[in-house]
Amino acid sequence: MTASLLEELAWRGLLHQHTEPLQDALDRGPLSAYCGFDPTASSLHVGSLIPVMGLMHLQRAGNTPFALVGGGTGLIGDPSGKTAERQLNTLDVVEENTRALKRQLERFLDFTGTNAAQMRNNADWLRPLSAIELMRDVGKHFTINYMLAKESVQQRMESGISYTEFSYMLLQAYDFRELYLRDGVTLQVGGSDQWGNITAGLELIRRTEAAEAHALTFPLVATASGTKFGKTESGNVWLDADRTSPYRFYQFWINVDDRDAGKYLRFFTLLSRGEIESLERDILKKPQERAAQQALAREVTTRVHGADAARIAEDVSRLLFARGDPASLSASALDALSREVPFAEISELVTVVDGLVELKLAASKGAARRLIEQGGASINGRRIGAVAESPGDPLAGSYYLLRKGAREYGLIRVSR
RNA sequence: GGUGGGGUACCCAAGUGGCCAACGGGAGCAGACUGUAAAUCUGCCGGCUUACGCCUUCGAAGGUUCGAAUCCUUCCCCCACCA
Repeated sequence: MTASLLEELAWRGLLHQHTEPLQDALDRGPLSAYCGFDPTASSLHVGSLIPVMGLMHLQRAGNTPFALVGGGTGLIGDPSGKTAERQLNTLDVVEENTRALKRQLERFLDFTGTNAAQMRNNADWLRPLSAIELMRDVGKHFTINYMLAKESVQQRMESGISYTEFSYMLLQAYDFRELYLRDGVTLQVGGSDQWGNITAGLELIRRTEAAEAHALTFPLVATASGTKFGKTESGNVWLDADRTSPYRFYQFWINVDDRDAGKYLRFFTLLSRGEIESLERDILKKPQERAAQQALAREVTTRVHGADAARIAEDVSRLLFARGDPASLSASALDALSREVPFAEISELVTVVDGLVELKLAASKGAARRLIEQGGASINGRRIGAVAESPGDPLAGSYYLLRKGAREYGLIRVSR
């Protein structure tokens, strides 16, 4: 099974680059591999799912996955893929984010069995590390020439890079060696922008331990339309249910471009090659059914939020987009809806504009007014033709279902 | 430390005393068309206001002026070259 790992990653399109001897190493038997996640936010986002899936594939192939949260490196800031220097986070923020990321990562891996997944936090060894130690023990093995040649540094030569971020690669190299020494980790995986940092680790392990370690990177996720993957009108798509509700999360995947659906099924689900190719044929033959998007949304939402949440998200989506008469929605269905779409409870709904703003479907009263003037707002299934039009009668005695454009819903409950 | 260049709305980028809430492009939102696609066309795109209009904005703070994004002073930050 181990021998097929690279093949599996390859047909899924998850293989961007890897060191040559990696195949031989995998042929010799299972190994331990790690991927780092820096706590720059309190939640992972959909883009982080790529390395997460990578770790899952590694584990399924019999290897031992290590998820490393960067409680230490998160205090420094990785310049990779960044065009500008970043603001340092405070210690408190980094620690809080570290805890949150750890909780999320734990959901994806199997912590039982002979190749049980492991969690590590590099704060454990980086924070006690002294500057003198770092310079003598690590810095001596890297020439400035080598460091300057790194893509991440090159990209910043024009705009500037602080010594702090410049040094980041040394810490990541130190991490790799530390995990090699502590846990026998010999492979580091990450996004393609991590190649430079990973190979710095290989270099350090080779020089100080005379050992061979390996690198593997995943591609950057692109969208067919050229926009940034993982962004919607309402911002980033997070894995944290408090930041992006399971319903919105499901909707993000349901709305994936036809041209991207097959690619994403390969990236983000564990469906077999046969199943995915069959879904791809469906897109060509009967695109309007969007079977691929549905499978994608169901699979990913289930993995991230659990089967129950995914089911509810699916049901709610069907309810809203079947375009039936909202008046037929039962009080209990509306109650369920209130937990999935933007929801507000107010004493009285005087104008539609207020409702749109209250639900944050519009950024301001002016925006809400423009939306209505352009015919982009409806309430309880009825399009609002004029700003002054009254909200009308509530559903089930107290609910108003507002819709912005074709697919943004919000629910208001009036309590009088 | 010196010299030169620069900081404009989400991003890029015009504007160098009134015609500027600020050209243009991108992104974003909406409408038409559709499949809760894509592409295309159209409209919108600082806040408040039905509207007239009012308020806040052009790195920060002061000043000149009837009037400043545009002129002056001080300060902060970035870039290039020199030291």
